[in-house]
Amino acid sequence: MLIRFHWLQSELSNCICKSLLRAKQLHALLLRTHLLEDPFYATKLVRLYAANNDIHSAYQVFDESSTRSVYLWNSIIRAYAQSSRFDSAISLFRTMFGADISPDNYTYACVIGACCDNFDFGMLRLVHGAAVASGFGMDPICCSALVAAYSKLGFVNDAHRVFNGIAAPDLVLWNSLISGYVCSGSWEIGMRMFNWMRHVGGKPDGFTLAGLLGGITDSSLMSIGQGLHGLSLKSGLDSDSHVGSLLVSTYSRCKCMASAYSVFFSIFQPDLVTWSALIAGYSMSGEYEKALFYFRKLNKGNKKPDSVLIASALAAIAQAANIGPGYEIHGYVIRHGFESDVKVSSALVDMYSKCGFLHLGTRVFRIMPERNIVSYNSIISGLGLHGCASESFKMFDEMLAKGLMPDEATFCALLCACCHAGLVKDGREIFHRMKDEFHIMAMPEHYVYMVKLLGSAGHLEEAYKLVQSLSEPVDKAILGALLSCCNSSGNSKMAENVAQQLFESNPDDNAYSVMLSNIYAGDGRWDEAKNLRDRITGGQRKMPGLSWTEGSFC
DNA sequence: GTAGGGTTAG
Repeated sequence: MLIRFHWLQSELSNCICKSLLRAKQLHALLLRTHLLEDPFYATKLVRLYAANNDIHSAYQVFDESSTRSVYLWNSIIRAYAQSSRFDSAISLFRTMFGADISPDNYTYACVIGACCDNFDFGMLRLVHGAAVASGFGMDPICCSALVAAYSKLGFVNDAHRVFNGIAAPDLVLWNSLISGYVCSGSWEIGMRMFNWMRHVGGKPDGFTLAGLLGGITDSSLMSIGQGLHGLSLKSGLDSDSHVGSLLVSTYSRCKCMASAYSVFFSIFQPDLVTWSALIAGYSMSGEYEKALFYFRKLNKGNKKPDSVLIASALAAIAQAANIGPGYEIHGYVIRHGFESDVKVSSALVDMYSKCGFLHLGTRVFRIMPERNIVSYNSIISGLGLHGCASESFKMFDEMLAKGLMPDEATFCALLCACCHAGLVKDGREIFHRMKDEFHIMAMPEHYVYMVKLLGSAGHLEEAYKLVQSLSEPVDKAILGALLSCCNSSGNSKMAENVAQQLFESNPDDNAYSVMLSNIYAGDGRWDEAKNLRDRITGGQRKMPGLSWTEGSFC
């Protein structure tokens, strides 16, 4: 009999990989043997049903149990919370107060998490109060949930206050606080907390590193990312597959593809997300051939790409403007039933139009079963790229009529359409509507389109004024666009001003110093040209990109 | 004699 118990226990514990059918078989067996009267088995079964998304059966097991342990209560509350049935989770929690059993620290942790997932700050405060009243105000399990919940809802100061109440915080509490600061945008404070933790003798684990790596959003922070990578090697955390995967995506995000690849290569069996990070990284860095190479390589193995991966592979193809592999993937999409996926279909629309096959993109768009803002943005931008501005305006109106809210990308697409068709008046109007009617802040991309539109239609002064109205430092893409407009309309005085501005706002980028020095030389102002050159080269006469030597052009 | 809290990428 004892052997059978062991077998049952392990069967019930490996619930993630078991099917619903297996759950029902075990349920029947437990009923026959009267083992369900033991709350231990009832708890296991509730968890098994919950893992297989059968919340109804889970509740039935709970409901029919005569003796309910705190484990059983917690399991059913967690089952409701994790399937986003927050009201049911909370009302069960309330019922618990009337029952003959009291919530424990795990109950509170679970309900706190539910309040957070439901963005219910008011309820979070109430539950926090109840937890303190029940004596869990300094319990590490309850408090780590509080720290995470407060910071996720944007109240990182409250999170820190909870943390401060604990005399000897454990690693989980530190991790919650660090990632709390990082995900609310205070990356430096997160780093400070991390250093403090190490100072008081805390040893980071995979979660600590994951929290910090999430804050490395662009290549300017890459050296810190590399430091964290070094730390993971030193602490032996690189064998944690999550850490490896996060390093791949961090390096990919910063376009450090050689490093991304070397980490990827060291992972034993990379999962889909890791593959996808690598492929998207190559695609974003302009290495489209490699992106496709790894997409094909993934296909040859036993892993099957999902919708997100297909969409990012299609984005790589769109950038490469190479229709061949695009057809290949479209075939794959049809064979595997991904057509109904709105992400995939929108990526197909975008891919076809960027490869020059607008009619194919339009066809995909027309037969899409579901359309969202991304699909409309794809078709609006596709039409715009092919010079069909009026059709793209029509699509915009259709989108509004459907009640969809435009976003930044919609206006990029519309302004791009105006640029391609040279529609200055429409462009101005769209730019104003974006800000006034839809309350969307103009991003550098929008200004770039406006500058190109105005500059190429002979309204250089207006473009210049628009850029000068921006607060410093002005994004270099905007200034770059303005500079090329100045150059093509032969306005050398204005070009010099803009180059000067580019140089001043990017003092560390030698490309701008070289450019300005060339401009001075072209104007015959050799002293100024030389001064600037010597400042960057430290007296050396040669510098890549420099188009002059002492007193003459090369 | 048994079990649960924090994190996670494209």
